[in-house]
Amino acid sequence: MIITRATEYAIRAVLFLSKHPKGEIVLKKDICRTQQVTPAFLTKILQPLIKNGIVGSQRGVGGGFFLLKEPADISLLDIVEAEEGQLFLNHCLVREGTCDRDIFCPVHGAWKQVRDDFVATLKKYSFADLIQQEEANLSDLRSRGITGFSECLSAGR
Amino acid sequence: MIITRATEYAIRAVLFLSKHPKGEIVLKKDICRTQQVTPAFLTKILQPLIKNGIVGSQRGVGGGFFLLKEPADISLLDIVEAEEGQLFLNHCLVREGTCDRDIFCPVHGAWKQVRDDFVATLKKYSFADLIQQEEANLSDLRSRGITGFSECLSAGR
DNA sequence: CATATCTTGACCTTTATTGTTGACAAACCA
DNA sequence: TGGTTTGTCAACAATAAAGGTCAAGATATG
Repeated sequence: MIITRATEYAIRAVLFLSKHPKGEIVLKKDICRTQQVTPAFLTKILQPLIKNGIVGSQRGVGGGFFLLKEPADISLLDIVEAEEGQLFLNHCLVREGTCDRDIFCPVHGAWKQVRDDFVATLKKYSFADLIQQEEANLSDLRSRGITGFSECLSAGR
Repeated sequence: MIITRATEYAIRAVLFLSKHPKGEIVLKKDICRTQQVTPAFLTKILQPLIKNGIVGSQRGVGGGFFLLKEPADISLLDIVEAEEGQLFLNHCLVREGTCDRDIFCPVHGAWKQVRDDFVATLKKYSFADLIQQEEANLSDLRSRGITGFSECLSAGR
């Protein structure tokens, strides 16, 4: 049980977009270079985020992608659910009546609780929090004289 | 992201074993019939539980499977980890140094937290709890006159 | 020794993941 | 207008993981 690469790349992409001023259009190329994703795959990955109103897109010269929400209003859960659909953890919870053991099985209730806790935890992490954490990480690294990852953080043009 | 059928069947099997007196040997056939798993697959699924010292086995006539621990001392986490290995949720956490973004990436820390919370939640559910919950479910169903699932609950010989 | 039962490893099928490709649509610019 | 830049979309392909099956072997009982 693991989150997919697609979800992980999507999180990276949104984190990158979050670090740009609101409404600023970011070129796909720049997302790819800094976040280590191929353009074709990133294209595919961004579509669910666009469908879910998290990311906007603009075609043509000067086109690209941008956030439609404030980083504080986007949670890890939003990205995970956009990419992977609603979380269930166990098959029995996918749809009422999927499992004929439902009426007596004590494990169903447990999974329901586990899932609800998990969802609540994911919802707690906003991209505003993540940006702040990244800044803290970087300031710590700089104070220890560690460098060499700047190409992962900005377009560098 | 979902738990596998193997894990789900393993949980069912342990729940079934938990309802038998300690040390009583249960025939594979009986687990299969009541828990709706094929014998070949159940065989495969039980192996990790045996390797992890949760279930014991006995060959020959009168052989079968039995619990090596008290239901109160077995948690959902024990079964999940026996079947699926340690939980990581994200590739970056599998091994220190797997991901070269580790040093600054703020998402790693978030996943670590999410995983720890998830693990803690799973650990809270023991099979003693689950049995108790099942009894509550059954007593509720009986009081409402609902029957017809007894073949799922015991060997019926 | 015959029978019942678990063990092990190899194998197979289906489904999901992780991409790639190519035709297309829209925006911009000269 | 027409070319260039960019995103969109559906189909395809390779690989990995899930979900099983099977047959030969080991062990216990009577």
